[in-house]
Amino acid sequence: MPKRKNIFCDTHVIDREKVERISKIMLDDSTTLDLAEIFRTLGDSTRIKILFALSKTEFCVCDLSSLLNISSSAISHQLRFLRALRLVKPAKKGRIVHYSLDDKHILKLFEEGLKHVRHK
Amino acid sequence: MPKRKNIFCDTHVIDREKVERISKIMLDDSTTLDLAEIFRTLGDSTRIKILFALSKTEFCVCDLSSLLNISSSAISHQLRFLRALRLVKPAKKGRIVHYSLDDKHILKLFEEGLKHVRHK
DNA sequence: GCGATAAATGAACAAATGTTCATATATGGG
DNA sequence: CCCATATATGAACATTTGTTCATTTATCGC
Repeated sequence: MPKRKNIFCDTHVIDREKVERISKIMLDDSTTLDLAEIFRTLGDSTRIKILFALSKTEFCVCDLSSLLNISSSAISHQLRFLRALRLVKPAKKGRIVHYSLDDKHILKLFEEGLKHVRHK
Repeated sequence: MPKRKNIFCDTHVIDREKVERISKIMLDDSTTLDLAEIFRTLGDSTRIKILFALSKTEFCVCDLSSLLNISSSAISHQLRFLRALRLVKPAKKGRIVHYSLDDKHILKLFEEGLKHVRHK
């Protein structure tokens, strides 16, 4: 018997009118990617904990490492990540770098997420 | 010269009082994991587009496949994922399965995310 | 029942992601 | 100046994640 790929649905449409209507109001790729990026950033336990801690008060790498029980190297890498997205900002004081939230707006997302988690 | 690991910060604390204070109000692991899971779910372009489309009207796999230009198999896998998290629900009508949002609350998160993306 | 097709799924594969380890850089104290 | 140490970083590695492909299941029309 001949092997056949499941290509029907990829070329067929059930409700063409609907597909075309929604197609016109779909999120554009750029917005979608930006959205995915910000959500993906919050989709990691370590980063969530870092952001939560920084929402309370500023922290240096060392103390975050101690607070979260994660190597300072790992913390540093994640902070680099968060810095690139301008979610946190560093303030150097001697050898110690104090990190704080750069974008308070992220907390709104956080709160909504918490509501969601607690509500289900 | 002897190789030495960077273990200082992992055992040392700069501001012990602060670490202990925040430690008491830290998110617990379970909540953190739940949060990470929901954000990670939204951290994928395909799933974002599926959820956005379903926020407008219900869709079958076939039409989603056509709308997003993604194989029906990929759509099906993602829907399975979203179903497991109770974000979407299926309604079978003959051979066709119509999916719709199961958790409207997720839209709040969505909106906050959009605000964030557009505001920066 | 049989053939067509919408949807689901397991397995293989590919790509992205996060951690660890070793090392480098920078700064303050002696 | 050294030396200790707070932070940063590159590379290797392991894990997770998402897609594709082949196949299966379920349902409709004949």
